[in-house]
Amino acid sequence: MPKNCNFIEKLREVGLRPTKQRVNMCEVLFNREKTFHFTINDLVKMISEKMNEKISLATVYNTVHALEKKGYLKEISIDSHKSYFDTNTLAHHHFFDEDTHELIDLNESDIDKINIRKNITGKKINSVEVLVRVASDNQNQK
Amino acid sequence: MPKNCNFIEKLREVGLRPTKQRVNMCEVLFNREKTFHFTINDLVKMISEKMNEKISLATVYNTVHALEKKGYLKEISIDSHKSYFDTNTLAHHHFFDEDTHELIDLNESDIDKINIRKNITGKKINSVEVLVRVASDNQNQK
DNA sequence: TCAATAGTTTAGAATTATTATAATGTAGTT
DNA sequence: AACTACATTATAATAATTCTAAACTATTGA
Ligand SMILES: [Mn+2]
Ligand SMILES: [Mn+2]
Ligand SMILES: [Zn+2]
Ligand SMILES: [Zn+2]
Repeated sequence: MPKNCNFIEKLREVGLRPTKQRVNMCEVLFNREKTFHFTINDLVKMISEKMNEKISLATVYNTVHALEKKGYLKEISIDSHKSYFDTNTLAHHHFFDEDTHELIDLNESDIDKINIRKNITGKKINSVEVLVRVASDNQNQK
Repeated sequence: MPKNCNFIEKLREVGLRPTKQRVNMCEVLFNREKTFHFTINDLVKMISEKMNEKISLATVYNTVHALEKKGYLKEISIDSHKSYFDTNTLAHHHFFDEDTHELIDLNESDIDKINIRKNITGKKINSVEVLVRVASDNQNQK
């Protein structure tokens, strides 16, 4: 989804009814310069603030999954205890800051192309993703 | 922990009391030819079968985390909905079979060394791990 | 040897993330 | 406007994990 588009149209195109909640969610998610990473709770807060009224948690879950199914969002597995989503749905790699729990995209130029030499019979590779865990570099530690 | 060792000694060495539950858990985990991947529920079943009596879930969680803290187990993040652990605590990469939800180690020879060219000021890299998602290759799909 | 102590196990309750339910509401169509 | 299909909501249910506090046990050292 390009930025600044009419989300009413966009939602219709993918067969999702453009309800008030969905249009607001799309604006929060896609009407911005850069892609970003979020948790469901982040998103609930952002949408509620934008709408100036509460949105139900269930709606946010439902709509996130609807957008994910349509290919507009991607789930990122980093932490077994919480789901992170990404508005950047292209294949890409991440830094995960273990101090702040923030995700940062790696640029293509930051890493060489990865070549997997093994293949498992009857199985095809769906994705190859790298997770680089970083944490504050306190040189004052034993 | 090498295989076939005396886990009573091993546990003492790392400062964990060698209780019946822990010794049995260690035998299930480490007294085998190859390292393996498991979920907490897998492990509860395996230990209960070995001991021929039930072991409390809380004990398994506690002990897994104790062993993890001592560096004998590693948690693997693949799926935000369940924790996987690995008795192979060395840095290594994985295949994840999306059909069976099985984890398989990649050998060193299966992939080139990964070089991260970006660095984040004040942060050091803790790990660089690759996850290769695979699924059955049905060429008979539209 | 055995009591004191510190650490461990346990059942069950609590917490958290997520999903299901079912009643109510709304968008799209005629 | 009326009909219908789909969406939203509050709330309940579920599942993974952690907490609690009482009972238990390994270790120590008198
Ligand atoms: Mn999910
Ligand atoms: Mn964990
Ligand atoms: Zn990303
Ligand atoms: Zn592994």
